[in-house]
Amino acid sequence: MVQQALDGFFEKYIEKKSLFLNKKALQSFYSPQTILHREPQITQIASILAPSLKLEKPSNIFIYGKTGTGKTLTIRYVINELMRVASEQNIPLHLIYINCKLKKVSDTEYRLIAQLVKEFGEAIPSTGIPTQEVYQIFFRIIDNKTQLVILILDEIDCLVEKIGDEILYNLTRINSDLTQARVSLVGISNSLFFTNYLDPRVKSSLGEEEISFAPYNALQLQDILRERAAEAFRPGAIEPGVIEKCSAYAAHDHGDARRALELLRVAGELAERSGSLVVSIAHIDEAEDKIERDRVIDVVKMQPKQFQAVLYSILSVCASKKREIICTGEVYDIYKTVCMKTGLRPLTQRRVSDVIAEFDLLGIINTKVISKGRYGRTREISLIVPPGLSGKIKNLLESGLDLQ
DNA sequence: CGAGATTCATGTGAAGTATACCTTTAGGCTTAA
DNA sequence: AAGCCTAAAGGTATACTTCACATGAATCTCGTA
Repeated sequence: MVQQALDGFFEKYIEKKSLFLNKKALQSFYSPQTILHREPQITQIASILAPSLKLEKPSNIFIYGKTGTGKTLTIRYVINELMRVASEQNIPLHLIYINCKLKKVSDTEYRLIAQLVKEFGEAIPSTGIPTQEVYQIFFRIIDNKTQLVILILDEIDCLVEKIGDEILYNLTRINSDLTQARVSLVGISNSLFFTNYLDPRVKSSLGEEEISFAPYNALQLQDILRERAAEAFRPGAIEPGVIEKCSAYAAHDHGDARRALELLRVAGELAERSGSLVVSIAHIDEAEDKIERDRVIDVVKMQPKQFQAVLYSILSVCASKKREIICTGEVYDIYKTVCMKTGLRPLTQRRVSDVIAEFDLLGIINTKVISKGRYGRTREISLIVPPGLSGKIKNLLESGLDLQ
């Protein structure tokens, strides 16, 4: 029976023409030949960074704009060009790009500096040496020859939210301790109000030049999608209206091009898997669901056990109370029983409070600290994920935690 | 009736602890002269 | 005596705990109209 079920499946699979020509063109780290609608920013950044080719220290730059407005793409493009020229002319220019959001890579001061050192090819142990020492090592490596270092810190707002702006202060002042080398900072932030939380000294030195990226509007998104789609898909693989719908979705959601591209890619994958010859509008809707689902599930899966247990407790309380908003005390009570069941050592309420705050940062839940007068003070927790998905996450956590 | 005191349930900061990991150092063993 | 390996010692970052105090509006208390 099995043979029959599979009869010719793989043959057909090979014969069937793929909808994609080059799927890479839709992936987030793909650098297209041309960057549409970002000419002003490109020239602006280029002109600020250009002095580096004469070994003059360029101004620090602060770049801000919502997600998917092409910040990373643009800076990467300028950097690549800069590096190309620099290496042709033998100019000692060193560029480092670090994404501060990546957990376990750069979510503390120590780890960030260690990561910087690693970029220069020297290993730093995960523990054992003082943070100050790591700074020293970093200085030494940079300062051992005349060179210019451009340090790009992506998602810098995450960093500051977690560990404060002291590290930025140190980095902006690094030049006064260097004799040969020079360091320029490029900070990239998603949040427009990010600088308000900064120490004024950091703010002024980081923001010597500020560049903002406005969200793409629907028409610009369409241009971008068309260009990428032409590269990624076989001609005629996309039904008319699909691009428009994709861009409309994304434009609605603060002009996020990354999201629009992802939407198109996932829609394409779904279409292909279902055996359809074209990508239709229905696939877009399907993709919309899938993306959100995958994002949340990925994040949840990556969490440590204790975090999962807390999240599970939150979901349980939400499900049983039939209420949108719940508070910390309820969660902690359930959490303790969850720990009993799974044999996990329960954390203190103090710690759980921090864990919940971290989930807030991750965008899995919304929290708000409120005072309920006579009835104390608590953190109101509400879920962001749609109810259907929360059930699914709950099941996932159940199996992950060996519940029942 | 209204101003101020009280109260609750938890937020939050600081300091201390446990753990895992790193480097250095001391001691013991082997090896070569 | 020199070289090498191993174990102990001493140091660090991080995750977590403990302790103590802060919060802030609903509710209570009590003086006053």
